[in-house]
Amino acid sequence: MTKEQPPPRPSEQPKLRDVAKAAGVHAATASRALNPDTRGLVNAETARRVLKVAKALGYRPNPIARSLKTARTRTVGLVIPDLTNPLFPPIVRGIEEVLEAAGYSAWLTNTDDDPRREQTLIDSLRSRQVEGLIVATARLRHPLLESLHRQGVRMVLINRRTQEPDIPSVTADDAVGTALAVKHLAGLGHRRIAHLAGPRHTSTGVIRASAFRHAIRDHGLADDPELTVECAQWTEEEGARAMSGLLERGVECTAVVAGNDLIALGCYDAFSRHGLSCPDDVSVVGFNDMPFLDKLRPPLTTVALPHHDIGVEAARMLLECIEEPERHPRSVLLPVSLAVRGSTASLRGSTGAGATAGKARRPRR
Amino acid sequence: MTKEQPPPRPSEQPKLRDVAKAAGVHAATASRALNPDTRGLVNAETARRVLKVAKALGYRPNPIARSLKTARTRTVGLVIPDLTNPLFPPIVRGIEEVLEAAGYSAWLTNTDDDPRREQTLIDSLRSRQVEGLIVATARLRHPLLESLHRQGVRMVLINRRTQEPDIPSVTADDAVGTALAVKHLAGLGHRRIAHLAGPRHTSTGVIRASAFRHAIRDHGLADDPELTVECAQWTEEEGARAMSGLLERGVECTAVVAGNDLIALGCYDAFSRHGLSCPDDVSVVGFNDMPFLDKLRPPLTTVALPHHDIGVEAARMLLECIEEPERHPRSVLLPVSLAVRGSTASLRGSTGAGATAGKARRPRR
DNA sequence: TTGTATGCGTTATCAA
DNA sequence: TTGATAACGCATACAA
Repeated sequence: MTKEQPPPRPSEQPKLRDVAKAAGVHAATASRALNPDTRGLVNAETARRVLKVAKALGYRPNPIARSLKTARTRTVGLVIPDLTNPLFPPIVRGIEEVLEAAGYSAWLTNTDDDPRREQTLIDSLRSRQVEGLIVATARLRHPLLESLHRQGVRMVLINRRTQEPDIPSVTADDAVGTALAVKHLAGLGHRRIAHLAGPRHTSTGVIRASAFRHAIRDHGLADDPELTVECAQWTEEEGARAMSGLLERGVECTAVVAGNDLIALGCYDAFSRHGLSCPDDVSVVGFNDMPFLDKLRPPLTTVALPHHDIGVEAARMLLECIEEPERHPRSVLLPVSLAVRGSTASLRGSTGAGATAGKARRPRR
Repeated sequence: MTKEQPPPRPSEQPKLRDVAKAAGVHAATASRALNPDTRGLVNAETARRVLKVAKALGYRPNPIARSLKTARTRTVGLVIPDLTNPLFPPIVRGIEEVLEAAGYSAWLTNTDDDPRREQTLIDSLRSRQVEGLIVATARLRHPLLESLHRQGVRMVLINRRTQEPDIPSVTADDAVGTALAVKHLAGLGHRRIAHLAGPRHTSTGVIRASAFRHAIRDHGLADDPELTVECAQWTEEEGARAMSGLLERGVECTAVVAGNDLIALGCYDAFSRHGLSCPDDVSVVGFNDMPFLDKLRPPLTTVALPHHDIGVEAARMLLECIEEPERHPRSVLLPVSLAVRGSTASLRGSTGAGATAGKARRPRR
């Protein structure tokens, strides 16, 4: 009486019984022969025969049946905000590379950073019996994750560290990255460096902003609160808004450390609107090293994150949590590097962008 | 005796029997009550009670067990070359959007366009009992897909049309896109337009090249075989190589239709190497409208494909194939548009890039 | 070393 | 309208 009855394709696939019958043994024996872990229990000759028959018939064990029996799915859930954010594809590939080699597969879900979708999607993943979760969430506070963790759900966080230290995480070393950016600019002679910070409710936003203050002090540069502006979102629009605000308030600065590459792109927009030239008037450093940044004019200097490795490490760590649950959870910080390109240049006696905004040296057409 | 024995988390999840027991009915009744399709078979009052209990207990049906029984997984396989190609994320999101709404999920696999991986991964997907495949392969000849199709594997092709017309496919209208590009350039006064074609073993490569010839003739432009060059790959390097070759052979042209955006980026490189300026000396049109192309200098004029819609249509079509197998397979061509930006400009009496190569008007520093 | 029996959680068939 | 029962394909405790 079910409405839709799409003819469940006759699963012409041979099943264990077919292999067993063809090999002249019982299904249980075939099962043991086929499974590397139990192959030792079976006569070597018999095992060889079973294996040969299985290959000849093109037998592939049905993972559904196997999962039902073993209560293991060899499946994990990937929870990311948005696959079209170029940050994530390389991470996902790194993850899948490791999972595939280990015989695992992943369900991929996009939350759009919407807490309700997160809840729903994670529920759905759990009901699909995933053995673990890799979660990329920007938000700093995250009751859902904490609750899941307390329930014993195995998970690894990427791209965000949590306040409770006992959820394993894999992140790029944002602090070092920020320090690298500031050091680079300081080395070029910049003394008044601005920071367009990411949202303060995000882990990376907070960490980078804090690292920025530290680096500024370490280098003895201008430690002016006005030089740090928070962007409400990690977007080009917000970057442009923040940068324009800085310029319009007349805050002097000759260089900017942007919270991420999109914010840096927003700076480009603001400069062009205010008739400033990068890097002649202002230098900019981005964060993330998105693809094609080297094609911009000027090519963007940015902190390069090991995206692929983040995925690799996260997957390895999750597999470890799954297969050796007694091991201590740990958090890994991956090294970053600075991709120096055309958006940063040495200071040439300029009085700074703030002072020159509006009366630019090189007005655009 | 199995080696690894990761404590199969005690599945604290309530199961159907728990719900049934708590509702004071038999499991079969609970099952019928819970399933919208069979709910009519059960007393309305009983059904309500079961539903309430299920919600109270937080019951989630186990899709593994259900799949084993019903031989339906509500699962499809996505086979794409490489997720880090910015073409694919929006397509994937479009697909997942539709699948999610229909209660399906997708396994995502990256083939790196390696036939052996394709074979392996598709095998793996099939053994996971996917009900259909969405396949993005560039290659024109594809025995594997043809064989799968003959075996009755439900699938939809994207990004490539097959020679046998009976495999359903969803593609952007490459021919119209190419024509749009040529028309745009012709309208700007260009008469000698080159085409840096994609590899001839790819569907899009061939279709775009052929559409290019047609468009050239339709507009009565220079129909010179020298003006078409094949790139061995869809890469920036190949694009640069092809464009440089054209310039070094002294082939006159004032505009280029690139096979895709990466090839167009290669043109930028070649121009800069040869001291040419785009669009002053040569105009370029790309294909695909990758992200951030508008940030290039000059911003790239390109044929914009409805990536998200391609995914949406492909998923819809696959679901149709699965749920109404008797329906005729069809192929859909999605409309494209031209994103006009800064890399194309009207011809200004130039004698063309070929003639000026090497003695550029605006040498770079 | 192999076979027998059982059960994983669900749905479908049959009988009541 | 509901309950009993079997079965999906496999793995495993137990017996032989």
